[in-house]
Amino acid sequence: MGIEERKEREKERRRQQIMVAAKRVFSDKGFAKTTMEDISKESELSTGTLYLYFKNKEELFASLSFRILQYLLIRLEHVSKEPEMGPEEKIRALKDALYDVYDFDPLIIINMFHLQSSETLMNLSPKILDEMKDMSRKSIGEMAKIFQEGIDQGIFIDAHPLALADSLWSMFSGLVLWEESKRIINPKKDFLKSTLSLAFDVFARGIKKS
Amino acid sequence: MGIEERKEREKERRRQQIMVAAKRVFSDKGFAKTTMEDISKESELSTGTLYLYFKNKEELFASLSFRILQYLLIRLEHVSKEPEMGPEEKIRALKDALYDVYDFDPLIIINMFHLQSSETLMNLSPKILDEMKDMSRKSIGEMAKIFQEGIDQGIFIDAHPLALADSLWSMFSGLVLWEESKRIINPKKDFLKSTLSLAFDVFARGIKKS
Amino acid sequence: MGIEERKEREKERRRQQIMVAAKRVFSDKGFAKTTMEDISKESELSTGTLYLYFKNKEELFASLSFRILQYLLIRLEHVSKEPEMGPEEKIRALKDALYDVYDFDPLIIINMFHLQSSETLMNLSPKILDEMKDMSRKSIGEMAKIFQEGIDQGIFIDAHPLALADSLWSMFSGLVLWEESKRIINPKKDFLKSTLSLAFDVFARGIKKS
Amino acid sequence: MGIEERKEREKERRRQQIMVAAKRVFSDKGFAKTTMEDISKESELSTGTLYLYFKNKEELFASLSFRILQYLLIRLEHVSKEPEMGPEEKIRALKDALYDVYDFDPLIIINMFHLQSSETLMNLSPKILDEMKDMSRKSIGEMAKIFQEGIDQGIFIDAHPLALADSLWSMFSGLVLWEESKRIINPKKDFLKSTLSLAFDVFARGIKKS
DNA sequence: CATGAATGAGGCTTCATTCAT
DNA sequence: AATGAATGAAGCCTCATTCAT
Repeated sequence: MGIEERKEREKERRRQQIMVAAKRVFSDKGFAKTTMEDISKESELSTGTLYLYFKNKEELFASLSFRILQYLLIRLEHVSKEPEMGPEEKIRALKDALYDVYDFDPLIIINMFHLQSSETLMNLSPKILDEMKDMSRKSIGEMAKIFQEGIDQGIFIDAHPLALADSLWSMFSGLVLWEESKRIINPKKDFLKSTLSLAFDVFARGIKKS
Repeated sequence: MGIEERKEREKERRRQQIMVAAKRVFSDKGFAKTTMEDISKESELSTGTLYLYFKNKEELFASLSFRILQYLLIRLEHVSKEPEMGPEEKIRALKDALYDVYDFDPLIIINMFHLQSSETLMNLSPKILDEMKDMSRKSIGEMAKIFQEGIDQGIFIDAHPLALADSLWSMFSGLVLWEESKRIINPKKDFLKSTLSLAFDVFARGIKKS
Repeated sequence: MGIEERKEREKERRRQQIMVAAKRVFSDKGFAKTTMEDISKESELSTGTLYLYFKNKEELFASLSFRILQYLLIRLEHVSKEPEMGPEEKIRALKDALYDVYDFDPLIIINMFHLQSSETLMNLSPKILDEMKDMSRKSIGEMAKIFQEGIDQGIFIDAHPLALADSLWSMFSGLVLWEESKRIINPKKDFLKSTLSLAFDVFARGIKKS
Repeated sequence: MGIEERKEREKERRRQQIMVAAKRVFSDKGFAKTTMEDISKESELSTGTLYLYFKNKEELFASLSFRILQYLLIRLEHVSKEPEMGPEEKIRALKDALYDVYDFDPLIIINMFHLQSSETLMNLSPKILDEMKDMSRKSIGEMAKIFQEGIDQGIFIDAHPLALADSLWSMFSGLVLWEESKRIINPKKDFLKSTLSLAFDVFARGIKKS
């Protein structure tokens, strides 16, 4: 029957409802300062209900990161597989893709960066953790493909493609964090887009074989 | 009198004693998981005493970051002012300086990056906050000087030197965080030094006027 | 009409279905650690349905104890009324009856003993409580009858039969609890049957007029 | 200095203060229904302070049981070692000793019996658990010694002394539980002492070689 | 009747900070 | 100055019970 499906959909909708609320609160206060009650109030659900959909605070947070990682991977795959573009164009497209990912959910991505390395803090179920690691690995892999392509074509310098991908990714995440931290001091100015553009240009020039 | 001075020195020594202990514990457990009691035990002082030298947990942590920032600034100034080196050499020297800073206290610097933007978490006194911001600004400024020098000499591309400095700094901090997070998954491999080297090379190539 | 009856029977069947499931879970986890959801899953019914048949968790538990008490009373009556046996034989038969009751549902009887006196925990409806008390009283009464018989026949020492019944019952329940608690430490050894046998023999000797 | 000692004594006094309060509340409401806040209010200390002296609710409860077990063991040793008494007299003395233990803290002993077998419920540190098990074992051992003595002297029937000790102990604990549960129904009447007396007499007669 | 999602009160525990000694 | 016991607010999470469908 459609009844099963409807229930399924409603359940999914609830999950989303919670995630939307959680995103707002996490973005506003960060992971540590956000309480489950904050989220319950924002979502207009009881705290108990939150635990019906997410095992604990950390998995709720992780689910938000997960969504971003999914989106990131999709965008990267899209760029990587684009048959019309050459490696140089793809690097440029990469910049836009990464910026879009950031733009899709600016504050959660920042929180995510904060937590991504402090896994000691996180008490995620191994399954979720593995999935997230897998997704990260894949994302880096997609970027590496582009570098590999350029190297194979003799356009890019002969460096380890994964190391190049790590560098580019680090530059991106580092900039997001850094510009965000500057914006706290001076909220009016947002240089992320322009600095990102410059950094990517420099990077693109830097890997080109002279 | 000498008595005053001695007291002053003793007080400073105590501060250092606490900071050394705090560094060990923060490095081991991270900011959030570290308790004041952990630090009191490590320092062999009572929790009450901790509060005689530091207003609260956050200022104690900040003081550690502060020390790193001081060291960073000194190293950067050193490179920047080196009369014998050309801009290109200075960029290379920058890499070593930054790596040394990281090496001086690897884990605290990581913790610092985690917290640097999430000032929602931090409840620092404005004075300390200002000092830290000032120091960061100066550090970026020193790096920018190098870029300016290269631009003036027509060796580097004509980009905003502060934006270049931000990019380089972001790349550095991003890599530290990223490689650290990878090491959690696979603790045996430490690619920071080599990836950092590659990234700086790429950056150096990228800003050179062709 | 027959329809009414069928409904009645079906209702009773559902009750039994729940009780069977509840027994399994309570036996496994004890009263406090068992959740209504555990029971709902075991019974393949929803939690809501559980509340259609039992006012609350405590009455569901009580209903299980009730069933045991019923069985106990039946067995005791059977022994007590046995026309062929003399009082001494009946005491021996008592041992088997009590052990059978225990064997019928070892873990629930243990849980029951745990809760029987801590009525602070139990929030039973007075009606159920009264019924249970009545059944206990009757059980003790049946045992007392045997003692009375022996006293009347001049075979047993002249003691208050109810006090003797209390003593015997206490010895039985005490042993069940105690041997169970020992089995937690050393699960391989089960001395209940043999120790029970010894204890009953001692008791039987002890009440015999020399 | 005496200063250290005084502090030590004060600390011990605090512990006692908490235990006294806890005993009152546990006795009144039982383990499950007692909250740490109840105890904090009764002791006029904050909940936090409770955790300074006891790792958790369960260890606080265990410490009460522990005290009883200590007292029990001392009393049993005393009886067992009494050089003037013969085995039969010692059995009689045992009754008084056990009753005194019960009288020392009637309600906690009842709670203790409730929990002693449901160790699934208890989350004690292995150390404490071991100590308690050890103490129980020793207590049973002391009783067994008396039986052994009687057997060696040819006064008692030739049964396993440990099994006899288990039986006697079970009879005692069973009676305490059972009489307590009867008192809930009819609080005015307290038959424990007299029934205990009868039961011990029966037991004493029962183990005597005819 | 049956469902099971939603509720929300309430429990245990932690820990930064204070303050009497 | 140093201590460290005491505080108590606050957080996370569980679970018996209800109620709209």
